[in-house]
Amino acid sequence: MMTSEDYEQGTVQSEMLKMLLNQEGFRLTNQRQKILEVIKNAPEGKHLSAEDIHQKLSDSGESIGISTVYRALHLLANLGLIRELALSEERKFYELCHPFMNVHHHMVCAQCGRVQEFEEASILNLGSEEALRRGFSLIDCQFTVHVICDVCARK
Amino acid sequence: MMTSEDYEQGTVQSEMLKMLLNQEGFRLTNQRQKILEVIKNAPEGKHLSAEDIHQKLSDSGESIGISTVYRALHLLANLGLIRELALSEERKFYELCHPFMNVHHHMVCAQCGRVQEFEEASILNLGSEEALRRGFSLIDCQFTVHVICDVCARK
DNA sequence: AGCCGTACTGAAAACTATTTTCAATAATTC
DNA sequence: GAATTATTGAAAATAGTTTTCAGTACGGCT
Repeated sequence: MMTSEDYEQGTVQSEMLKMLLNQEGFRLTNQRQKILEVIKNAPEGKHLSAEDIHQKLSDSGESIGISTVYRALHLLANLGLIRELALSEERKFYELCHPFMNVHHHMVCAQCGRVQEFEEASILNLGSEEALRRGFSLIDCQFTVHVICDVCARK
Repeated sequence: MMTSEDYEQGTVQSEMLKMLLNQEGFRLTNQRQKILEVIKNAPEGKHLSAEDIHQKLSDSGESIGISTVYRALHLLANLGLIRELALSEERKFYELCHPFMNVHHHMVCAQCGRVQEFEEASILNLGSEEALRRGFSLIDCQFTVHVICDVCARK
């Protein structure tokens, strides 16, 4: 019989993550799993900073060092599992990568910092064409539209 | 008769800059002029960080404090004279704004950081449409394509 | 041209985000 | 299970940027 603990120890997802990591000489640690979990559980369109993730982990009783969080974020981004966003804020944000390639982009209010996502598949094509033309391999396309939102416009 | 000193003191450009600043209660200072000058003189496609600008000023004998550089960059960006770029590097970069709106975008190698510009007018339309749909007013569209460049791909 | 009020400057200190160091720990490999 | 070595966490270090504050200099006014 399978207990819930057995279940926790080897989901299909974590097995695949383990293989992916081991293939490159990395290890699947508890910390990396928990960090990825937090990013997965973030609501659609919500972007988390390293500090946000660290905080959420603390809140749920996990004490993972902030340097471990940063290291895991870099690793997961390099593996293509998460996306690092530079929304012209002071810090970087992270979101889960969608299978294959992200087709959503960000509209950010220069005043209040509010971020909205929007889909626009054609942008990916424009980016990949430009990369191809130069013989470069595409990693990601980030389209960021800076606006003054309606709320801020009314002072 | 007009001496070269008279000429220095009131070019049409600096007069316009002065008016623009005064209109908003700001002042035209030597430092702000020099800083904008450095950005204007940067070669096409070259992006300068605050530190770069500070360095160039030092090199040409101007000793302007780094905090003044940062303050001027924010001011000039707010006035729409320069554009602040978040190319997912650790620091921000600045470039002169082109009359009305910028139609060029950036391709940056995730490995070596090399940046190339490319033109793509349709992207501006996509951004302004999305902004309009939400009733937001457009400030800027930044399209950044992350790649591995040919040089880095060959290890 | 000169005075006044206040925006601006620069040096240093403060701050924020991130990275590095290093001894202890724990995930794979054998 | 033991050996190897990638990983962790706390603290210190670093990098970029912002704030503080006393002194300076623009620009409005006369």
